[in-house]
Amino acid sequence: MPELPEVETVARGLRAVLPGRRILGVRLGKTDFIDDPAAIEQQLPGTRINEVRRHGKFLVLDLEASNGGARDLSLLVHLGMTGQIVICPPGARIAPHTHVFLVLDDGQELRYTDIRRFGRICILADGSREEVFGPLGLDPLEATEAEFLGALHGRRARIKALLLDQHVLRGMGNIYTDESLWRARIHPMRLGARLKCDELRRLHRAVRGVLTEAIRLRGSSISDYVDSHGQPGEFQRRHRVYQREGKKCFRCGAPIRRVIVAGRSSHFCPRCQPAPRSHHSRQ
DNA sequence: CTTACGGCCTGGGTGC
DNA sequence: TGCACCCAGGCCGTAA
Repeated sequence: MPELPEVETVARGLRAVLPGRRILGVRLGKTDFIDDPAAIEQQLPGTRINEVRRHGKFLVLDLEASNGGARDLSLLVHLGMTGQIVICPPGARIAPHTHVFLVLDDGQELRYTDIRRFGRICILADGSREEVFGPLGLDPLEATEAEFLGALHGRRARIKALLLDQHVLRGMGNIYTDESLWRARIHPMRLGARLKCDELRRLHRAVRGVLTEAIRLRGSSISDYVDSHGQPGEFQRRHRVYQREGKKCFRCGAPIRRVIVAGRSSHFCPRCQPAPRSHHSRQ
């Protein structure tokens, strides 16, 4: 599932080949995950890709209109659960569930494949930037310790829910929240407001450490994830709790447990991550 | 306002 | 062999 490290890996791969390329044409398959398919078909051809960025879990291609007058725009791609965006030669075999083809001026194609179509593609003009990006929280890698503490302190929701909430931090998903909480030795059901300062500092360090290492290993390939060249990541080999229910904790040997928190399955070590002793928490 | 929860989208994997 | 069901992430509506 593409979260921050996977999207960052894809962005870096595309950044190596896309800037300067011009989009010649667009072909679309199913379009129910595209905000405005007609706009994609009409506005993309002729534009030049200036920059490739990541914003939270969004991949952002900054485009420059060819005919001076038109305003610049950005193409946003959210990979959802099963989205893949790859560069390939035009003759390459078309993977099932490929729904967007961008023909580039060097003969290559940029293709978007998404089995479940939980992803999203939209065009951002300058005016709508705030509408999409405005509600998003801090980038977990850019946030200072003070900013991180400020975003979580006083919040009464469970820490697992807070880490997953894109309005609080942008880019964390289920894998990296579980891995970060394990590293920080914090139970997923703890309430944000109940965390001590040093626990929050530990969590900040853990989040940064986990994400940085995951980026270094090019993300986690646990279902369909591949990077922009079709290569899997390696961080799934370093998972300490995610999808390790019943296996031994790497730190203490206790069996990893799984519970539902914030509607998401949450993996943790019952010994390293002590349960809060509130009324209805069950370790 | 904040939080919790259920439902919806889709289709591959699992287990009977 | 088939088939019902679970589950994933994000989002939205509703309730407390």
